[in-house]
Amino acid sequence: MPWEKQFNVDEALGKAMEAFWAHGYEATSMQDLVDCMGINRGSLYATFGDKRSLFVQALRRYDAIHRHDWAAAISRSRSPRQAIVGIFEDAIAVVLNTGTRKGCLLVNTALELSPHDDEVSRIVEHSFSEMETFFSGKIEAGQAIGEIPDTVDPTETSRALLSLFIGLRVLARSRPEEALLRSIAHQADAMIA
Amino acid sequence: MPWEKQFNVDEALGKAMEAFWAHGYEATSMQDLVDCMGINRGSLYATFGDKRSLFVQALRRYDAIHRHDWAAAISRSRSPRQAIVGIFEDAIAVVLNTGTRKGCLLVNTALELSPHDDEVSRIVEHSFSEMETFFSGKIEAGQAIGEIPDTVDPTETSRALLSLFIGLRVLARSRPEEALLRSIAHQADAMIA
DNA sequence: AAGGATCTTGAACGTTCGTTCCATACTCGG
DNA sequence: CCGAGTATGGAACGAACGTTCAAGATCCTT
Repeated sequence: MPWEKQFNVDEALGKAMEAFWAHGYEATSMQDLVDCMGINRGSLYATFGDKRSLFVQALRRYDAIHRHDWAAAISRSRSPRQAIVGIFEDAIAVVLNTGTRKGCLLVNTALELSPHDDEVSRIVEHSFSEMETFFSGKIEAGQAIGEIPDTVDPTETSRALLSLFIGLRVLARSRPEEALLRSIAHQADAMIA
Repeated sequence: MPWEKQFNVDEALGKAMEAFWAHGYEATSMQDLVDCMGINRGSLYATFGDKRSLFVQALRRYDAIHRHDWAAAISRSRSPRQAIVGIFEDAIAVVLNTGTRKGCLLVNTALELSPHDDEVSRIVEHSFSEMETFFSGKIEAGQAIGEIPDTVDPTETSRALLSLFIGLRVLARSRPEEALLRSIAHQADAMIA
């Protein structure tokens, strides 16, 4: 009968996710992954398959934690309008508090791999689409309770908020200045006021 | 005395720019560049230096043509407000007409290299900063001739437009759907109406 | 206690990477 | 018309790439 793995699979995948997040797909070598995941080459291939397969698993995990779970958590504790604003504010807070320039793995991947990899493209598209739905759903819910004006078009505005949010993530990685980021969050709020 | 080069340096650099634009820095090999530039390895190194140096030259060239010259051309033929809208519309037109998913080399680079390369980061920051200045300048000019309401804050709005524009470029590369892109341009217009 | 199944380990694979170098082709001033 | 000097073409470099594999270590079942 099998011998249990000596490492935590989820934990190792989390380390891989961080590496891809920080350096991108191409710039992260298998040696980098072996080092940062703390497991052996053989174990890595036996558990996660090849590099691309590992990346896809890391990307799905990122989407689950940093998009799905995050949106769900914010929905639980805030009103519709405050949930929208909160998404922007939280993203900014991470940049300012941690000082990291990792941005968002999904956005990074949208540029690096989406144009050339169909499976990856589908994951990114689905995630972006869900973000859009999150925004439009919140707008409609906010309008239902009178928190957001009826003059706001849920479809058009949710797409603009998605674009604004993606822009924020790009700038957070390339030009992480507080005033700049805050202006963007402020304008997002103005769109639904 | 020297023997003149048998290839056009500007033309070759243009080909390199296209390659980096389409596939990114890491995913473009020197062999790819030798093939697409149509010149020999030796000539390539003698003329442009190493890979990173070639990339920086290609990036500067991209910035000159697709940001500086483009903004200048649009400023010449349109009113301030129409210049802002035109930037968004032109970007969309390129996606829809050519069907390419290259996005914008500066935005692609902001994610792939900016966090890890200071010189590249400075080029990208300068370019983004100039875009911001373009927007705020147009807003003020539009306000001066009564084309844009005085209630619009030039500083805040120009930053939001920059973020919106960057988001558009990301989506153009990962999810090039006409309705989505048009909504973003429409909301950009609404910001200055 | 022994056998078998799985995980671990690290060396090794062939390929591709970015880069260098040299013999050859060529132009132009003397 | 010849020699100085640059561009060209392609072979070759060592390093790093992603991937595979065989041998040893470990635990569970019988």
